[in-house]
Formats: sequence, structure tokens, C-alpha cells
Amino acid sequence: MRLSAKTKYGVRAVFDIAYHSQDDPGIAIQAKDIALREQIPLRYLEQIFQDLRRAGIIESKRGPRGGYLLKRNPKDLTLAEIVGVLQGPIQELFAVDESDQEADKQPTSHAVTSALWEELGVVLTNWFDGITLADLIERGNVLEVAREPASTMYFI
Amino acid sequence: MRLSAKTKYGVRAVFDIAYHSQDDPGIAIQAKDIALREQIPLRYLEQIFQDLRRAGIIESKRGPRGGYLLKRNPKDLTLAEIVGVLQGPIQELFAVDESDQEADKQPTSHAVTSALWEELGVVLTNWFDGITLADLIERGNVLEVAREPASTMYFI
DNA sequence: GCTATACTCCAGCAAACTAGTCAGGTTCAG
DNA sequence: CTGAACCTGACTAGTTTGCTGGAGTATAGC
Repeated sequence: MRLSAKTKYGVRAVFDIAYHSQDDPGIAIQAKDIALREQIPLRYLEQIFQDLRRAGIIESKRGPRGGYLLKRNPKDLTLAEIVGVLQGPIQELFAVDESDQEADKQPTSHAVTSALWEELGVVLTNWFDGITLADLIERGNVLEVAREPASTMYFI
Repeated sequence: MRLSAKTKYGVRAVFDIAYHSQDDPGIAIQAKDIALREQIPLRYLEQIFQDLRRAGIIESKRGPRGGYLLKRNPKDLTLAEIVGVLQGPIQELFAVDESDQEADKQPTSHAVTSALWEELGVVLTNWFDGITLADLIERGNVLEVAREPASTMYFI
């Protein structure tokens, strides 16, 4: 029961995209810049982005000036989704295997503990569901997290 | 972020001790019986009990008629402690490595996300702290979980 | 005391998972 | 058409997990 580096990276990376595109949601943020700002190994980050893209959380643009964009409004994107993609649905993390379950009619101690883990799953899911990317952006704004410029800028 | 088999085993095992000694807290419950009832590999269970014993959660009696006993009143024993012993303190599971932290004066995205994980740690810790063994025993009683006899009985 | 019983300590190990790395390919702006 | 940037899949070193086994120690009951 610990957050993997992958998940932490993923959340920070998505936050980074959202935070740096808050003025212009149409702009693509490049993996290279994110990797640099967030201290994430580039090649690993690309993998993470593939997972997130396939899950429909972000989209990508190829070629020069390409990069990644949020596919949805930050208000409608919850932590639960991001975490769910990166380490599997939260509920399942605590679920008891069916094989563990006894198909017994008699209640056993399994009945007590698996109810417990299920409740825990609900608590966690609710917590993760309750936090949107928009919330994180606001936290960033309140803390005045620096919005660093892209490494390659082409202002004309 | 998933519960290990060790933790699930451990919680069930401690519940088993508590549940089967609820009438007579002085009676020692044997690992063999617990392993049988709870479907836990005996040798693995013994290891788990060593961890719990060293942490002061249970105590052991050697020799014939030996076994394990709760060291404290079920009312004063929380899930947080058991889980804490078996997979490390709950807070730490989500904590961000110091090495990850930038000793920067400038707030970065790290500031946003590590605050987040810390809050999650608090939520979880509170949840686990709020459930005592006594609660579980009562759940067992309500569900009428069978209290199976020990494999070796010496009633005279 | 003796003996069987049950816990205790330590060691090893296969499978799964984690956190990457790498090579080569595809798309696209200019 | 060139190079920037994403895409795909395989590979791998290191760690963790979930056990299993052997040898030892304490103790209840005879």
C-alpha cells in the first residue's frame, strides 16, 4: 500500500500540463520541458503519458511544437482517474481475491475483514474523487508555484 | 498502494485470536488452529506473529498448550497499529522522499503534490485509528461468524 | 528428568513488480 | 526534406513479496 513513483510522477506531470496551460488550454506542453521541471526521467515520462493518453486523459500532438494537452476540463478531471490509470482502479487495490473468498454459506472471518477493506476502498475512492485538477491548479496559484517558460520559445 | 497479503493475513489472524478468546482473554490460541481456520500458510503466519509480538501487540506462550494472546484490551488495539507493524507506518506510505524534495525556497509543483499526499496520509491514518479490535469482534458477533473449536481439545 | 509440543530464529528462494533504459519507428511544422 | 517530438515495444537490474525449511528453545504433563 504505497504510492508508486509512477503515480507520483503522473500526477505531477498532469498537474504540470494543467498548470502551464491554464491561460491557454489549447497549447501543447512538451514532455522534455515537463521532465525538466518535474525532475522525471524523460523516457519514463513518455511511457506514463502513453498510459494516460490511451486512457483518454491527455492527448498528444506530434512533430515540432508538439506535446501534450489535457483532453478535458480540469474541473472534470479527478485524481481518482489519474491514479486509477497508473496503478489500477482504487477499489481493486484493497479488494480480496475471489479465490480467497470462501463460497461458504457460513460467514467466516473473511466476511468481517473483506467488508472492512471494501469500506476502506470506498473511503479512498471518495477522497480521490473529491479532488479535481482545477483544485490542484488553484493550490498552485495560491502557493505561487513558478510558471516556468518552455525551454524552446518562439515568440515573434 | 495495495494491501499486502501479509497485512490481510495479519489482521485476520489477530481478529481470530481476539474473536476466539473473547470469553477468556487468558487463553492462548495456537498458530496451527489459526492457520487452519484462516487459510494462512502456517510458517508464514508464524513469521507474521513474530513481527506482531516484537511490536508488543500479541504475546506468546511456548510449549504444549502454548499459543498467542492479545497483549492488550481489544478496545485499545487499533487497526492502525497492526497495519503499521506489517507494512510500516501508514503516514510514511505516501510520504515523499526527502531526496525528492527540493530544498528550494521557491515553491514548486512538489509543494502542491506532497501536501496532497500528506493529507491523504492523515485521512488514512484517521480511518485506521478509528477501528479497534473490539469493533471487529462485534462485527463478527453480529455476523455470527462461527467460533470453531481448537483442533486439539483437552476438556476433562 | 523426559518427551512431545509449540513457539523462535535465521536462511534461502522463485515469482512478481518497479523503475527505469534503449532502439527504432511515425508524424508533422517549416 | 529535415529534424523535432511523440510512439511502440522490448529489455533489464534491483527490490519486494510470499512463501518454505532447518535447527533451536521453552514448557506442560507424565
